[in-house]
Amino acid sequence: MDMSDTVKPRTSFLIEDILSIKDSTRFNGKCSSQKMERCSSWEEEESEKLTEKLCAQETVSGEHSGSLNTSCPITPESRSMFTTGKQRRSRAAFTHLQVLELEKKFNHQKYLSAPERAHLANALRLTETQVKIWFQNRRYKTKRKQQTSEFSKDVYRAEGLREELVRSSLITSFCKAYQYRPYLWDYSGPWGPTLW
DNA sequence: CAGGTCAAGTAGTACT
DNA sequence: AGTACTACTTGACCTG
Repeated sequence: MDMSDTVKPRTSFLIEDILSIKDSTRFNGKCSSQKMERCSSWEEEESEKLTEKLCAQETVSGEHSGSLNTSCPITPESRSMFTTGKQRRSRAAFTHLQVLELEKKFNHQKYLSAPERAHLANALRLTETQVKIWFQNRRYKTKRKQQTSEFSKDVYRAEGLREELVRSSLITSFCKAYQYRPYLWDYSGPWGPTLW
């Protein structure tokens, strides 16, 4: 049993999200309502401190000086969201590297044990929950993709069969109707005789 | 702006 | 009781 979710302070999803802003322009610095409920005041403080630190670092280094205003999550709106508790749902975008490593792992194995998950989460600076959810979604996505491809194959087969039936019945009736009027056939088409 | 993508939310189930 | 799972939904964001 993995008790990490309940034992570990749940700051990490915020911190990881904030940490990923350097690579992600999609991050909006917001936190889901359910997750926010679990945030203690200490966690809010810590995440806010960290966010401010990161923003300060970026300002000093000038690394993102051009885009700082847009990429820094500390906006009046987001700041109020850290404090009011009425947050809009977040959609954390993982970095390319994180996704790459997750995909690599997923290709190797579809299910992770708790230690493996913890190790991967640690390596990718994600929470175990994020890794778990990613694998859940990935498995479901794979399954759905497989189902739709099988379905389309079936449809294709059915279509082919139906077309075959339609064509044969059409040809039969057509031949019956036009067996004495061959001039209605057009032999110039690439697939043989067609009716025009 | 509609539609797609995807992380996260929810409900139900199985297992220990 | 608590956890992880699947199946599906939601909501933010991206793209043509």
